[in-house]
Amino acid sequence: MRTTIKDIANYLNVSTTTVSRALNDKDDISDKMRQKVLEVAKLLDYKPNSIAISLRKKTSEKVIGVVLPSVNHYFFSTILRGITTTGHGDDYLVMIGESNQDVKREKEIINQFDDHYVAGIILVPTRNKDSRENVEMIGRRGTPMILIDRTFDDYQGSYIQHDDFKGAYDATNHLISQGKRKIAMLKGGHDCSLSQTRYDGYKTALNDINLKSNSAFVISCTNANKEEGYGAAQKLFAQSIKPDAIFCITDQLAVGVLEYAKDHKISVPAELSIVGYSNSEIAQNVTPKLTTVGQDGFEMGQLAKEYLIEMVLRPEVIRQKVFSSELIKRDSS
Amino acid sequence: MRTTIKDIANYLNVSTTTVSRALNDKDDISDKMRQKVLEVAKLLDYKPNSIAISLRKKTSEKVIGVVLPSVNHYFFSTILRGITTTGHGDDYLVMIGESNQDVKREKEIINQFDDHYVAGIILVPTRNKDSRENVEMIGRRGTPMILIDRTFDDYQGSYIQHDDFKGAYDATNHLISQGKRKIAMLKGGHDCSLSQTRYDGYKTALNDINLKSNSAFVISCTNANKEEGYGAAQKLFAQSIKPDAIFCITDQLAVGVLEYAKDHKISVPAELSIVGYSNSEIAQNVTPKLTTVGQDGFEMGQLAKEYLIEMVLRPEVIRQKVFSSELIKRDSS
DNA sequence: ATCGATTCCGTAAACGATTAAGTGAATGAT
DNA sequence: ATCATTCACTTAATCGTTTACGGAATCGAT
Repeated sequence: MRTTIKDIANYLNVSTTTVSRALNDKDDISDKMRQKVLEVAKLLDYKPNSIAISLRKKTSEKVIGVVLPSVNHYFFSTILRGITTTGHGDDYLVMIGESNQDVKREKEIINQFDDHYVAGIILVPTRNKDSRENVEMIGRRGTPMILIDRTFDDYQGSYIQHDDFKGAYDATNHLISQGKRKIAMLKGGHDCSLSQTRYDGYKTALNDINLKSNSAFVISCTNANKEEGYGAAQKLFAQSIKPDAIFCITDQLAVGVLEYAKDHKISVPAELSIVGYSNSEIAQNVTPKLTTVGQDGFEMGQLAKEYLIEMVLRPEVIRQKVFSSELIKRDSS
Repeated sequence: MRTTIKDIANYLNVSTTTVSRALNDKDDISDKMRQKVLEVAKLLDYKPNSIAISLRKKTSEKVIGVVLPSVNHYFFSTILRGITTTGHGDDYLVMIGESNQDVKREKEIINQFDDHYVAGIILVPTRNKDSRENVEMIGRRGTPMILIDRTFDDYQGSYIQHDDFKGAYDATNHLISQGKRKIAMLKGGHDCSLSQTRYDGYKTALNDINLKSNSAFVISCTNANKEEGYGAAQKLFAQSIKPDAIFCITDQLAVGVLEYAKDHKISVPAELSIVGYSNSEIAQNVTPKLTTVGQDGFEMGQLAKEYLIEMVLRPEVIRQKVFSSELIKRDSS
């Protein structure tokens, strides 16, 4: 049996109230008694019962919930690592749920978190706009929450984001500076705001040198994986005007394009430059190494946790941060 | 305010006991009353309070704890995905902790899980043998637990493993069948039993054709990452007798070797064959694509959860399973 | 000496559920 | 008609804490 405050109280012949007060460093208790309690607590190896505390306080002070589209995805799992890494030995516990880009599943997870009184939630919303409703649901309940990676128009809450516009702009501009002019883009699904922002960055970079974006050069890839990248490259190269560069919204897409290029003896980057997004593990391991836009998931995760803890302690605070993008030039461009 | 059983009880003018019995499908209650309670529960949108139940029952029936060396690692995060993926809409919640291969951190996490009354623990122990003490600590507490990936000598509890001996044996044998005879191995640290097992497989394959393993051809790489792979290759090729094949205990090591080969114009697989381990995402994206030993993390994770749930329901069961290995032949050998 | 304020501690209720024990009414057996 | 059994429900304790409230003792001021 684990020691409870009752055991300590009995040992000292005092009430549990006194013990509780001593352990929680409250007033209304003498220093002498406080000392005695602390000694006995150590002696009996007392550990507070988190569940009982949660029930009484109606919040699991030291538990945060994290919901990710996938734990298997390099960028997301890096965020998770940022969150779970204990900075200075803090003792937060993290619950994890995978939405799989499914809004309904996302809602289920959030409700489960709620059941368990999580102190706060770190959420990477699905690509679907309806995730907004889930976000608002959390808001109504008053649970502190911080969004990572995606947000919504006019979103007033806390978030941590990456500068997608600048990332895409820099990437496109980089291709332009390499002398490329027929620059295609592989974007995401239509309801993905993040993809839209990157698309805007791409268009703006083209406009800045008076190049109109050619709609035949822009392909939507809903899953944004390697296979779609391969397929999109196929489509692009089936047209009469062929691109001399492709900016891809994910590294996976870029790897798919790269594979297509290899299969069809298109030399990279001479004939075709390729730029990906996220600086995944693969980006530096494919040949040629992929030029990509870096997103520091670890740092984003760490900061999200920091912010969230602030928000738990002081519910009125709102934190917003946009990480600047960083173009990592490698061999594919 | 959320509805509690008290609200339902008041609504119907009955005691909370009756409500509890109805909701939990117990005896000692009339069908008519059971129906009424269920209706009102639905009407008032009742959701049980998991925390209160945990406190009373002294176990968080629907929460499992997972501790991984790293959530960022492809194989481990695939296991995690297997665990979090809800098969038939089960409502288990998972708490996650990262040991970072640190036995002390592992212990902290386990203790935190314990604080929260987790119903069971899925553990991928650190490489360090001392993890055994943590495992035994959980055992003494009686918390159901299942080990994945690594176990210990004479371990009597539940585990899910991969057939490391066969994996290494097959990989080595494959290299032999390609005509290679100077086969080096990059293994892990000395206290890593998993590495030892793979080493045994390697040695046995060599012995079977009367080749003695050459100690100069076996290099220990404690972190087993890309950089160490590169360094180990450097060492091997600095020797007078150079290997014509290298079997690596991780894909990361293999990628490092591959990079060395590229930098030094050693043709793969003609001059040097390379085999990795784990079938990570990189394995199929490097050029040439990496031959590797497949480990189905997803399936292992799923099964671990299934087993664990069985164990939670019936504490006397012990489940042990060794997944057979699968050599995935690609272009690096 | 008397009164109010302060200090230090205890009593008991509460958080939301489960469950052992008890009770009154209906039922059945003889 | 009488007694035992079963049925259907309630009372109250419990899990391990926190906390509003109350009260005795001490202190200082007048």
